Amino acid sequence: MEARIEKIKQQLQSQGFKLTPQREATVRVLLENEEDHLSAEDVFMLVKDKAPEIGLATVYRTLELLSEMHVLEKMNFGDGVARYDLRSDNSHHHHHHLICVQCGSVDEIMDDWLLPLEERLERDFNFRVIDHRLDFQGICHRCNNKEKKQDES
Amino acid sequence: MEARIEKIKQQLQSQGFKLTPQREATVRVLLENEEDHLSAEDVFMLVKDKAPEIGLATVYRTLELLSEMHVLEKMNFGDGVARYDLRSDNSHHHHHHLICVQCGSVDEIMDDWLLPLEERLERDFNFRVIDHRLDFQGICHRCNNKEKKQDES
DNA sequence: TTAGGTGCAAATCTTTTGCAGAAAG
DNA sequence: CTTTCTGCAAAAGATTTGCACCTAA
Repeated sequence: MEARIEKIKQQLQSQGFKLTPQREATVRVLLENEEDHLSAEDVFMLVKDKAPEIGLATVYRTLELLSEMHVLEKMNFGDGVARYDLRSDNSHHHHHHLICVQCGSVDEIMDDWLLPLEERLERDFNFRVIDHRLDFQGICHRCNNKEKKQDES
Repeated sequence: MEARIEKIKQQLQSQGFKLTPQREATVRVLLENEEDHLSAEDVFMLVKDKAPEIGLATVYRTLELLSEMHVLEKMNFGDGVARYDLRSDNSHHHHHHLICVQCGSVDEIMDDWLLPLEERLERDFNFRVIDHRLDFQGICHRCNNKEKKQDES
């Protein structure tokens, strides 16, 4: 945790930015909720516990800055709000999303499934791939199990 | 073209909705611009040529209705506006996007690449897949060629 | 006649921006 | 001191909603 914050601090400083208390509190919230896909509003509410005086605009500015630095990934699941995800250090391990249309949960799976496809895109379409995003919509294992139980009763 | 409109009309009527002149004009615009990924505002401007009295709210309502009926797909490329895409009749031929980070173009490719992955998700993760979305960010063939020419000169 | 539709304007919601003051190097 | 950063409030932009009127089975 501390090591990752230190690393982000250095990334910021190397570009002339500061790791202010507000930014540090924001980063801590993101680290503590790495599994989730928080919206700016979510982050704001959680950061307020650590730094009650923080403003929503500062959270937006911090998230934007970290996105530009590729510390975060800004994404959109179609529910009208942007969500943010810490990028793992190994930038070639993309994560894909399993979005449950029933309970709204978002699980992540790691995989390199797409590498063969990317090679094919470069070869057949002359498209130089920089990044990709793969989301599946469906019913998650929790909701599947819930349904099964109801069927039995 | 007329056949596809007729089909959509029947889909609407089977659920108690009507294909009003405004809705028909909207659908025609979508059919005529099937290659593009129009925003609601884009559609509104184009529909105005055919039906100048139409209101923006009606366009939004029509796009929402057609999305719910799975005639359209509502999507988000991260530029702050929702974009809409006609779904091909064969619902198992998903299209994927090649988004150029340089010129902003969005090309589509059709493929069933992901079917094996979907089977694996059902088996290994107990996740029942309903739909998926696959987008690649990178440099498109046009920009690649442009760069090549500049290198030569 | 009744449910579905429409245009307009107002409301809502997320995100961005202008600004004056605060903090850090 | 000079640049970066902050909180606040206002603004901007996209989308939704309330409402009175309209229109077709």
